Amino acid sequence: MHTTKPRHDTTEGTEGGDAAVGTRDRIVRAAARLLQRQGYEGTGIKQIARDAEATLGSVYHFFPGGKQELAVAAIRHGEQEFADMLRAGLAADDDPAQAVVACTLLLATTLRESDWTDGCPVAATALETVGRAPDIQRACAEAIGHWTDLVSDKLCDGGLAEDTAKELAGATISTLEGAELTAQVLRSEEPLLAAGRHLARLIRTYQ
Amino acid sequence: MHTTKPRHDTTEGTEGGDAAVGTRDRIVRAAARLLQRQGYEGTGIKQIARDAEATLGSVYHFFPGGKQELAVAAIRHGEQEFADMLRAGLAADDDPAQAVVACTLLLATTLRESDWTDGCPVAATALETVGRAPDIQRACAEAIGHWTDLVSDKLCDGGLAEDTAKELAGATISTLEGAELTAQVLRSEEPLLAAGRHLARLIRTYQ
DNA sequence: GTCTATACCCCGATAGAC
DNA sequence: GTCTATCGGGGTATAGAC
Repeated sequence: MHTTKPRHDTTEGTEGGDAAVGTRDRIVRAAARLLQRQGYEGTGIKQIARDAEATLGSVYHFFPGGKQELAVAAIRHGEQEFADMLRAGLAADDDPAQAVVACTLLLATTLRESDWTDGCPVAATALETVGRAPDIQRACAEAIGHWTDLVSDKLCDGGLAEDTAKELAGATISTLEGAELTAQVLRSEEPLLAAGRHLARLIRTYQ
Repeated sequence: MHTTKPRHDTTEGTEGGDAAVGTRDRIVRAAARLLQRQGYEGTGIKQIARDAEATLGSVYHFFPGGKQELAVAAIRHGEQEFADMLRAGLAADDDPAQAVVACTLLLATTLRESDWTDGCPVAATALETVGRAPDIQRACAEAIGHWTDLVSDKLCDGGLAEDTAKELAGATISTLEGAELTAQVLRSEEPLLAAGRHLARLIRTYQ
């Protein structure tokens, strides 16, 4: 049944490389990827354990709160990965408008190369759990807030007033979120590219 | 167990009123609402049957293709409801920029009054089924395309060139989609209101 | 910390009486 | 068309040996 057997990690604690990843990390990473692609309800703990090459016992050892606690950790992990990508895009150009365009290009490439499966790491889970799993919803809200701050800082650096930057950053994250959803459903980069063009145009009206 | 019993409809075929709604319609409506709030994987056929005051046998009688076929019908139903709301908003003002603002206000009010549960009728299901249920994904894509056409027509009526209108309409729908998701997660109207302001500003740069 | 086995429940789907 | 009963499988979660 299993194509890969659970592994006994004797190298725990060495950390740092790619080879020696602790069991807990493997579980969180597998959960994050599955939540991104299948959402919360569509992802089973058994599947997470299988993908992480861990056993069910290990999952409940590290996450005694069960699926919800694991989902919160996975969302936080996805938040970091997405933040890294945003930082990379925003650093690509001094001009905030051009930097946002760079972000949309990064997202579009990642999406196309994953055959349109790797979109926003929190969107699917967030929509499924709105009003039904407060802990998870809070983690999703914090992720969105964090990403917004990254964009807001970039806009401030580009010379925009702080209030303007904050509001514009919120709209930018919303737009990226919606454009990525649309791109996935339509299997096309166009929505993300169009979002980039229009966001740049909008930002320039404030410069 | 059941608080409401299945009903024997002897008035099938009269149609038109609110009182005599056929079994099939009740099933589709219940499915549409549940998919909107809980997504595809989070919604069970048994729950749909219960909410629709129908039996499992009736569900499979009308939808022999099972859950997927029912989901396609439910998505198409949600598409119509959302289109009606868009049409109402777009008709509220001759100026396309102001009309889009009216749409965001309508969405914000609906969202707040439903305690942030009634967002886009296709978003959750779409994200869960990308690359995994082609029929459902196609229905979601068609819904987005239909909504985009409604906005595009309004922009054309407002005097924009057809190419510009189409691209701008796509960006508008993406933005509304993302802003509604964000508003639900943050439990705030602000993302939708900000989206409205910025979309109006963007549209005016083309007028 | 890791692993197996299992309890208990609900899932989608079907069969067949009415 | 409507209804009940049920099948086979998978879901989350737990117990307890190692």
